[in-house]
Amino acid sequence: MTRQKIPAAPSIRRLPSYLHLIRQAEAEDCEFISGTLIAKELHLEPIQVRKDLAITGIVGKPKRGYPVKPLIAAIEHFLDWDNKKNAVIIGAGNLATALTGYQEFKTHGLNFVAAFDTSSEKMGKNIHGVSIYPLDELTVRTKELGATIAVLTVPSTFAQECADRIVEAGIKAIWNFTNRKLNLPDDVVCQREDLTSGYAMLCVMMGE
Amino acid sequence: MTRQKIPAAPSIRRLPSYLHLIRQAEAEDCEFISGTLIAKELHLEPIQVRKDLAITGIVGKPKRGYPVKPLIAAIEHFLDWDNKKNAVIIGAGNLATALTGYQEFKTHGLNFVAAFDTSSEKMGKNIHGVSIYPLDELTVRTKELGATIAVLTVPSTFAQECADRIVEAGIKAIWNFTNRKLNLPDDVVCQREDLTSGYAMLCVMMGE
DNA sequence: TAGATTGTTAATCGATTAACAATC
DNA sequence: TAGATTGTTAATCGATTAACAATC
Repeated sequence: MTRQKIPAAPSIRRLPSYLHLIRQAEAEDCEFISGTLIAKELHLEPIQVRKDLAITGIVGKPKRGYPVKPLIAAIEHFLDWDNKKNAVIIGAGNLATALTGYQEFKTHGLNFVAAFDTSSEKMGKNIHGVSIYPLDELTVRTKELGATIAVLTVPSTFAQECADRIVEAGIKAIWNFTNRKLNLPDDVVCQREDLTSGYAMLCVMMGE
Repeated sequence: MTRQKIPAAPSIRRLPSYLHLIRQAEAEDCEFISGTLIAKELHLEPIQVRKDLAITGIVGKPKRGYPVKPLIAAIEHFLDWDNKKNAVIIGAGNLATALTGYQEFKTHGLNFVAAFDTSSEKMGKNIHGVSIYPLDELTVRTKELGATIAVLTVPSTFAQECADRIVEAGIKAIWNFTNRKLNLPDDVVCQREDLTSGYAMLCVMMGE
């Protein structure tokens, strides 16, 4: 059984921000970058940055900081972003169009190979070059294209139904943009991006 | 100074899921709903649900559970979802279209009153009925329409620049969908939805 | 060398979970 | 009444922060 509780989850969530900053340093031909600097830029504590970077296995140099190129490699390897992953996207609406259009995902190994929808008008069309197919073809196309990730962007009411089809197609990782908790087998991992959670946070912060 | 660290943040993030489930119970004319049931549905511990609901001030009845209608009211009031809030959306692209199309936000008090973009082709058009204006009109329109929230959906490279304009327009709450940390005055609150963080989590989970 | 920065070890803080009396 | 469920108080767990020796 794949455990859904990931150790050091908050650290993992911060790594992409570090990576972005470190890539900027690389573009400016810096050979080293210090945790102190990263912390200042992102308004974090230096000790937190050092602890977070430590999970990638990188070792820094006192007084200099971390070597930029090896640090980038270490973060990308830790996140498995140096490996290409094929993804299908279920629901070819505006959110799907936004996601397939993010070039950043591609540079981090995420490759959209097909989109699926039930609306007959969309068939034969594409979103940012990703062809749209009928949902019924999900299993066949998944095998054919070697997809290992499913991105779920359908209306919430169809979330579970689509999740079942995704599981049926043999996909073991779901990126769930609906606000529904999915019932899934233990060997399928799921990352939920719940926008209503974020909105709730914003509302509470506004009242402080 | 508004503190950005919110106590009980994880609890707040879970409340919307509870609310959704409790609304379903209401639709089925249940008078009470137990924390035990909510926990089972969402794969959480009952004690966690009880603790979370306690922050809303609701009091349950032993053996029965929580009274559904007062519980809904308590959660909505705690999240300030019983108050209408006007929002502008900066960047009228696919993500903006997706967000303005979510009916759920409207039922939670979020009312999009205007969209802003710099592309001249988009002027005079609308997304889900929300008119698109030139970014230069942000300050004027914000005052005119009484907007208190800005939703930022522009490409990352323009994030800080747009944030500065949002601050200039007098808006004190930003829902930031770019992957950039924004530099903001202390009295402006910001909720960041970092999709690359979520993707990082999914990647690490896949490797377990 | 002097001093900034690292990595380690310990302390603190906050969130989750456990135990259990109260109660409808 | 008996038993399921609540709310409180305490224990555990994990993440953040602090202190500081090591070092380039």
